[in-house]
Amino acid sequence: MEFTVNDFSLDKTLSAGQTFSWEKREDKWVSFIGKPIILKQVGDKIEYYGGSEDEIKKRLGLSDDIISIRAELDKDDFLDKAIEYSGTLRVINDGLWPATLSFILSIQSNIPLILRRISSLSRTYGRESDLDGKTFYSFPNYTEIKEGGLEALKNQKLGFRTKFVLSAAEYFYKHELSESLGTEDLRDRLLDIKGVGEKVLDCILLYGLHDLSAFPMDVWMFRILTKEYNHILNGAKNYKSKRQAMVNYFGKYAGYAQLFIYNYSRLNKIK
DNA sequence: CTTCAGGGACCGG
DNA sequence: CCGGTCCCTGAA
Repeated sequence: MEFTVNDFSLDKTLSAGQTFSWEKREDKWVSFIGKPIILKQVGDKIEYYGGSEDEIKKRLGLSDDIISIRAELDKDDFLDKAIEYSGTLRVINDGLWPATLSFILSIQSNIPLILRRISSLSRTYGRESDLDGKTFYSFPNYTEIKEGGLEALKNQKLGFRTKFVLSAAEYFYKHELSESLGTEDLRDRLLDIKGVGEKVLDCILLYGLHDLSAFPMDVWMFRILTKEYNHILNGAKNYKSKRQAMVNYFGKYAGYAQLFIYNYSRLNKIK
């Protein structure tokens, strides 16, 4: 099966550091949350195996009105360049649990390390499945992690993140956190999880729930913002006030601005 | 071999 | 608010 896309790069979107639930195998992208999905882009076609067109488009942010979003964000020269460079990316929609685990594991870590951790956790806490003659493990399951306990989890060598991961798994197990909760309620609840602070929360909202107004800021983003948007920050000191300033400036699609800026800056090593 | 930073969070002051 | 500390990994 296949469908057509415009102005979209699957490789760039899935390699941007916004998702850790997709794995590249040869020339295909594989994800296994619930059931395996395999994707391959050929020109303006996305070939897919497993899943439906609708759910794949949702997962990849392909339902977003990207034309309007770009137009709305094109507020200054810097973002104009970022859009020019990164405009074929979409904000991913990984779901609540995958994003929560992924970004807890991202704390003080680089991308290859995060991917390795997910992969390792999948072998212990994921379901095994054979597809097309190859073995896949599903994204780590919070119930398995919770029931496996602390000692087992320590074998994963997650360092100080071990207790964070267990806290998240226990929380999801206990509260059955639903994506149908309002964003405000969810916000407070997620902050109860050890290892989820303001930055990780923003990543969960943006990449897990597709709340396009979320604006995650890491050390890189702070550097860029200080250099390019100091007049917008206008003396804001802590994380929350800086976020407020940037969201006020960029508006309801601030999350897309973050993705474009981050991708553009990082790949061009702009400091 | 040692040193240090990496998409932060937490705790104490 | 600010600064030290946390665990592990890989690069220098």
